[in-house]
Amino acid sequence: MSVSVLTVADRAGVSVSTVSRALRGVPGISAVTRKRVQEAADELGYVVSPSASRLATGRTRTIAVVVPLLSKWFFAEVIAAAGRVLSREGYDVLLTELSTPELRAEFFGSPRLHGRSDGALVVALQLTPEELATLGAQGQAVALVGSERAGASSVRVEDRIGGLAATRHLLNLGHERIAFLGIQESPGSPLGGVPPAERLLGYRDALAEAGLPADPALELGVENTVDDGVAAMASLLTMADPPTAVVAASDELAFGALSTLRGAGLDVPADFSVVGYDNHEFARVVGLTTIDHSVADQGRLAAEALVASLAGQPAAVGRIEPRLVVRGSTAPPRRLRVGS
Amino acid sequence: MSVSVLTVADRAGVSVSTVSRALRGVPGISAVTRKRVQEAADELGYVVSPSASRLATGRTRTIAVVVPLLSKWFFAEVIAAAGRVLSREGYDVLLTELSTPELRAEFFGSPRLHGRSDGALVVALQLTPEELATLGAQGQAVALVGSERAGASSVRVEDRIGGLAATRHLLNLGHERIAFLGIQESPGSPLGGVPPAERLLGYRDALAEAGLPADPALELGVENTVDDGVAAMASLLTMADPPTAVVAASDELAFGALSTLRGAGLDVPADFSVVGYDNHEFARVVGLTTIDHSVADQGRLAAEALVASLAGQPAAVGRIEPRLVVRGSTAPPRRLRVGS
DNA sequence: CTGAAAGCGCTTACAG
DNA sequence: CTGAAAGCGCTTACAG
Repeated sequence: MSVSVLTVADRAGVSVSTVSRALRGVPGISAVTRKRVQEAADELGYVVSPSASRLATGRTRTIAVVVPLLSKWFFAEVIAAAGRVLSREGYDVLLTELSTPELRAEFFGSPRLHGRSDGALVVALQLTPEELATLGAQGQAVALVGSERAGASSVRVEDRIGGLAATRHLLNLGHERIAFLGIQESPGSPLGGVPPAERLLGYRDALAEAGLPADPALELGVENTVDDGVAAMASLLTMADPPTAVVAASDELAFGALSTLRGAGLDVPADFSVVGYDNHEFARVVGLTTIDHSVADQGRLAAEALVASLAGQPAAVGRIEPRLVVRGSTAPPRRLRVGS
Repeated sequence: MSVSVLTVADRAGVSVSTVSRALRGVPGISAVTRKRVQEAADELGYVVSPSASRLATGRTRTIAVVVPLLSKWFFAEVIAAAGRVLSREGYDVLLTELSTPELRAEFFGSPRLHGRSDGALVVALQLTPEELATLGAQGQAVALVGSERAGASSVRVEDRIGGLAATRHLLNLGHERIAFLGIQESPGSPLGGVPPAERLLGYRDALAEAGLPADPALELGVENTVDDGVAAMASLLTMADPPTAVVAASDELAFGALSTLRGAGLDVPADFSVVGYDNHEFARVVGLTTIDHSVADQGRLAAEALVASLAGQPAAVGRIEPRLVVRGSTAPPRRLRVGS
């Protein structure tokens, strides 16, 4: 039925060892033999059995990509970019979505990757030391996107610089009351753990730099959804002394904020300025000024680091410098323009 | 090093055959033996080797999910839903993105799934007979989302009904010049093949039903991106006798249309009505009236059909009936309200 | 440069 | 209900 190394060997008139070596391109095979084997394999339509090969070598040439949520643009984008390099390098991609605390507990509670993958590319999850150890115990090389851990490769996004750049931009335009719309996932959220507060720190840095006081009332923390952005912006507008601009920690939050502002009859950027964070595919069409942090590159770099570490290289950490993308959602505050 | 069935067998004082049977829960093992084996396995932290098991059984318990593009909401949503049922059923998910014609040709040009998966869940790709045959030759069960083929399971979305419902809604509001913004992928697009024109047919049905002539000038076909929606809407507005409403074949196109309308200083829905198609996660926040076609259900049903057919059931086709979701982007045409 | 043989870790008729 | 043995299809020291 299925053609195996033996079939090819018979046809080529060599041993199975030679077939195996010839087909994998290992050195130490005469060119003529190699050619003969290759031809026999082609004629028979032979294709190696992954299971057998994996069993014999102990390596799977598969990478598990672990994400909290598939349906968010950010994750899909990271996976896509990572997948492209992995498949180019000959790795299969095993997809795992850990969308609930239960799934997460289950996943890390048993050696679910054992024998299934050689490495895990973990996106956004803030792994506990135990979770990381579990991965190691299963013989997985690890690469992280959105967090850093000793012993694992990772790609580090300089979010503090991003937060700084976003806020400085507003400051330069003349804004003095600037709110920060941060991400604060609830314990039950798939993201779990503590999300990086660096964007907030960058925001504070910029304020301090400008000699402006940090007003805690202007620092909000909500879940990373458009809906929460809507609600948070609404609450900002009801303040006695409302801000004239907001730095959102994600574009989704910014989209929500824009929606609220429009609904309130306010003009963006004439009445209110908004800066997002992500450079989401929809940011351009909405004209959102935002911070680009090379989402696809994050996936690409993590995948490359993982491949390298499976090739024996030491764990590496890539760096990404966010940059401001100015579009139409930011302008000087009305007060200034009126006065001019 | 690694604990195998043999280790467990020794510890439990039984043979490896018994270990194998006990652990897999096959009948014909005494309860007491089963318990003893289970305990031994637990104590040793034994976990079966997938490669060995796959090699021995010839089944991989893996499903390949094949999509044209990962980073579009629709695909991510389908994958997520499919993945949830697959992983619940004990299947691994092998992810394959065929984002270019080259990748597609390569994928179908060689038995890339051979021995890697038991089935393929193919999303949106319009498979040629050869491509479908290639999958079959690799022993893959097939389930399709967004197309139908003899011998394969599929989930059929009644898009003609969706197109009809969208257009009727506008007709009922009093619109008489309604444009259709359709999807027409270029040959180089990852979607390839001919996309279903059913939404357009439904649009025409509704017009005919209302005794309105179909005006070819009002039927546009562009690529399914926000940008193309922007451009198409702009061209509609420059017509000598412009429409008062548009049915877009996707929410992304609708988003683009909304953006153009807003940019032109037109009020939606006062000056112009827009109906989308998808019920994209952002449709609600933008207040877009649209057609919901249960995107997650499409993934879920396809996965269930695939699992069933791997369990020996015949290929099945699921059906999804799209339904109108009325939000704020549609209203009677201005002419009517002015006149009243 | 090539081959014979052991081994990877399971599953499954076949016997009993 | 349980076990001995063959087989799944590769890879890789070990010899030559």
